[in-house]
Amino acid sequence: MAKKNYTLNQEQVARFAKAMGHPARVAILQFLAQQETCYFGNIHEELPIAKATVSQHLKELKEAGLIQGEVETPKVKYCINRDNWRLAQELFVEFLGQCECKKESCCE
Amino acid sequence: MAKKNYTLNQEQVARFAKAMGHPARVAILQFLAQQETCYFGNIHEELPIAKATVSQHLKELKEAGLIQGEVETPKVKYCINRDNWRLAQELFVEFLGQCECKKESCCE
DNA sequence: TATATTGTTCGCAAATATACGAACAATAAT
DNA sequence: ATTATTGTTCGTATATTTGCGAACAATATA
Repeated sequence: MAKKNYTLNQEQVARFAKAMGHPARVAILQFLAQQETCYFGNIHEELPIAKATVSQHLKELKEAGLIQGEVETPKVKYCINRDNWRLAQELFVEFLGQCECKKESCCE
Repeated sequence: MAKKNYTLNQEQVARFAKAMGHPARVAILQFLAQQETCYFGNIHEELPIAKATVSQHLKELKEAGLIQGEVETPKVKYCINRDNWRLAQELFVEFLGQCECKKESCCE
């Protein structure tokens, strides 16, 4: 009956994945990843949703550690959090790369 | 005012990410990726949640296209959906690889 | 001091997600 | 026919997510 808990690794993959689990947040990340300057207004312009909602999505991405923001009064500048982005990259490459299915043995 | 919609690519990344956005589902995928035989019972054994909940998570993964199942009465055999797994791999590598942050220019 | 600009936060509504036990379905074994 | 095995589905409760407008905060400008 001793069911396994989730590993820290699994939790972290899930946390990142969850943050990327909405098209608006994917769009935000994609936009930020290709910009050097990245004010809230620029992000808002790109998206078909209200600014309050954009702000919320940004907050979630920040809490997941994928982006960071700094105030440049009166604007707010956002950008990718490089360290965690790199971490996400590593985790996902490892996670998605571990499938044995390359050999044709599975489910056929 | 013409706000951009999300691209199909962004929608697909979000769909996969959302499916991977829960530790139980990450654990399931990880388990399946390393197995050749993969019955519901084996999966259930690995997880600290009720079978009804496991079944639900499997359904979501199936709907996202990441896994597939076939009945082997009285058991049910699950496995990674290879084509979509590969697609996810490609999408995430592309998505996570597009960050300009390699150059130190961003947010410093 | 009033006004404009830029975002965040609050309060709310509606939709989804998560989890469970109980009931059920399909087959196999007694 | 009853019982056991293996999973799915149903009904339900609770929590989280998503989205918006309105109100607010901080600063700059007239």
